[in-house]
Amino acid sequence: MTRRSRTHQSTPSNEQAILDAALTLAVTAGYEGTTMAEVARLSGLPVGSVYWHFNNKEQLFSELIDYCFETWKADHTGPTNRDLLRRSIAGSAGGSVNPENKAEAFWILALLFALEKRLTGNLARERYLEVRKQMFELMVERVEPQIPDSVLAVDPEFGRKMVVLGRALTDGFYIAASSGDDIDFLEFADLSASAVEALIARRAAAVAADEEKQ
Amino acid sequence: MTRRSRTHQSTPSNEQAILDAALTLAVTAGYEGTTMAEVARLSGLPVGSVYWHFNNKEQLFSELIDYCFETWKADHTGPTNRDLLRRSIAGSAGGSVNPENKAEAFWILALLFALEKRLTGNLARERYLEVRKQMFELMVERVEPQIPDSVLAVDPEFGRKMVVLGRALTDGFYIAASSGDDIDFLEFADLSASAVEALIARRAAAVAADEEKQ
DNA sequence: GTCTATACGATGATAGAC
DNA sequence: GTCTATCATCGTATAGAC
Repeated sequence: MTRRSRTHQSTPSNEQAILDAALTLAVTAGYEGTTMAEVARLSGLPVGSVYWHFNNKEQLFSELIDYCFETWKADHTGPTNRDLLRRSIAGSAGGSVNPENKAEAFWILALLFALEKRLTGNLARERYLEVRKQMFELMVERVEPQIPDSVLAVDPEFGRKMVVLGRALTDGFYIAASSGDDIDFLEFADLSASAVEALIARRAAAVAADEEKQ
Repeated sequence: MTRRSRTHQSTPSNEQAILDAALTLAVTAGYEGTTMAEVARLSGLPVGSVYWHFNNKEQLFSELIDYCFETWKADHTGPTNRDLLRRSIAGSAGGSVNPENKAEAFWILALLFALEKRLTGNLARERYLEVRKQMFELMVERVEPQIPDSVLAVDPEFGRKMVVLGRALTDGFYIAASSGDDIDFLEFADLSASAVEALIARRAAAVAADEEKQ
C-alpha cells in the first residue's frame, strides 16, 4: 500500500488520460474484456503508472463511474428540455457511443454492470448501483416541474415513473442499435417522446375528470 | 480437427448438459466471464468432454444461441396473446433469469452480445445477429394479424414497429430490474402494454380520419 | 466418448531502478 | 511520479491414456 491518498490535486492530466482510455475500452469491450495493459497502452503510459494512480482494476472502474457522474452532473443542470428523451434515443442510432461524451458513456457502463451479476460485491458494480440511484433522484427533481401539480397531488411518484420509463426506452433502443436492427431511430425517438407526453396528458385528464365528480 | 461432424444424433444428453451449464453461467457472468472450466464443472463433465463436443468457446456459444432459438420457436406458435408484452416485462422483476426458460434466456444472451462489440467477427456474435433477425421476422408475422388492415395498408411496417418497441421496453425494464431499481414492475408492464395498444388504436383512428377526407 | 495432465499465452499485479 | 522487468495465476486449448 504505497499509494497516494485519493485526492485529485496532483497531476490530474495523466489520471484523466487513464480514465479516458478505460472508458473508451469499457464501452466496446465490457469489464472483463478491458485489460489493464490495453488501458495503459491507449493512455500512452506504462502499466506501472496505471497501478500507481489506481490500486487495481476494481478501483479504476469505480472511479470511472464517479468520473462520468461528475461530468453528467455538470452538464445536466436547469430544467429539462422536452426533447431530452427524443435526442437520447435518436443518438443511439448506429449503436456506437462517443466516449467523449462522459454523461452518455455512463449509461453504457450502466448496461455492463447491470448485466454482469457475477460482479456482485465488486467495488465498481456497487458504486454503479449507488450512483444510478443518485442520478435517478436528480432526474426526478428535474422532470417533476413538467408534471401538472394535479397529477403529482394524486400520484407523487408519477415523475419518477416517467423517468424510469424514459430510461427503459433509451436503454432498449440502444440495445436495438447495437444489434444492428435496421430501423429509423428518429421515428422511434419521436414515437417514444410523444408516448410519454401522451401518458402525462392522459393522466392529467383523468385526474381532472375525477375531481369533477367530487 | 478430430471432432465429430456437427450432428446431434449421438448422446444428446451430455451435450445438453454442457449447453445448460453454459447458459446458466452466461446469463450471470457474460461471455468473457464464463470460463470453459466452470462450464465443465457445472455440467459435471471434465474439460476434455466439453472440447470433444464443441470445438471451442466461440462454437459453444454459437450453438447455445441456436439451442435457445429452437426452444423459442417451439414455444412461440399460434397467434400472440395480448398479454405477451405485459408478462415479459412483469417477468423482469428482480432481474434474475430462470435459465430453465431457454426462450427468455435468449434475450439475455442478446443483451450480452449486443454490448460486447469487441466480439465483432466472433462466430457466436454473428450467429446472434442472424438469429435475432429471424426472431423479429417471426414475431412480426404473429403480431400483424392484430393490427387493423387499414393501418397496415397505409404503413406496412407498423407491425414491425410495434415489435421493435415491445422489445426495447422489455430489454429496458430488464436492465432496470438488474440494476436494483425499486419499482413496481407489474405497474410498468401494464403501462407499457396499454401504451402500445393506445398507439395502435390512435394510428387506426388517424387512418380512418384520413380516409374520411378522401 | 470420457477423462487427466499439461502446454502456452494472456492478464492482474508488484518490485525496484530512475 | 514514471517506467521496465517480471511474477503468479488463470484461461483456452490439446495430447493422449483409457
